[in-house]
Amino acid sequence: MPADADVADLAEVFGLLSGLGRLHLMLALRGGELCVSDLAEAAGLSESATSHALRILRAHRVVAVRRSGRMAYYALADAHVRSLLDVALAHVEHTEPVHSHDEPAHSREEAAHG
Amino acid sequence: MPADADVADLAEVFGLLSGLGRLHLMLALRGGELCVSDLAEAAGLSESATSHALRILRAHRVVAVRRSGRMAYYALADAHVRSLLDVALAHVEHTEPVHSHDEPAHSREEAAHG
DNA sequence: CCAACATCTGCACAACTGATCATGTGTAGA
DNA sequence: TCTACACATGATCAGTTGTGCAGATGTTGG
Repeated sequence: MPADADVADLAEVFGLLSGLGRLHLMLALRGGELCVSDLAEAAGLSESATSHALRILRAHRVVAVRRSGRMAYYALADAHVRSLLDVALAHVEHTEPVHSHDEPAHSREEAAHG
Repeated sequence: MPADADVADLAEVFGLLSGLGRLHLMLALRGGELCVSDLAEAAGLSESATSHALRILRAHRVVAVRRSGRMAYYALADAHVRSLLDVALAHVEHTEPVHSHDEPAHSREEAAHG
């Protein structure tokens, strides 16, 4: 069992990636750096939402920003996050999705054992 | 850019792991299967909270349950989740944590350029 | 200086989340 | 059957989250 602080940190990273908007943003950044409006378009978000999301991601240092004039180019900050995304993504692509977020009724196959 | 459904699925998996309680539960399960009350103790949760959390985890098939009498033994369902946990955990342990979830004031060093 | 542009920020609100309390379901033992 | 036990579930309520709107900041060009 890892240190408690690490667990908390880990939970926060997962939390960042659990937002559909933020996740889309991060995924888009796998291809290289992008400016805010391109990011917004790629993620299907408004520029406002994008900027808000980027603020969070920035605060947690999972993205890095490069300024050039009035543009802001964002990129994945860590190889960490990238591999995390890649590993996770590889898995969901090989996994039968569970779009029913609830169990049918019983998971007891024995229900009809007779 | 992966399929939209995969992204949504991915976000949900991350969401599962973003709860401190659920994450503790999952982490505890890395060592092997445990019953609900042991799990509750390991994660520092009430049994009710544990059961609720387990319900969610079960619904997403990230844990598997084995019944024996009135006991329920839980274990990680997929090698997927295990490696995801391991990868992520390895990273946070090698990463300088960012416990200040907000930026100081400005990230613009030029602010005082004269 | 002034206008246009790209991005950032604060506020208010609806939607979601997680924990607790009380209760229900199923099993073990007398 | 009845009690004790281990776990599951539903309702509820407070705290958190994400989004749009409006306004602010800093940059480019004339």
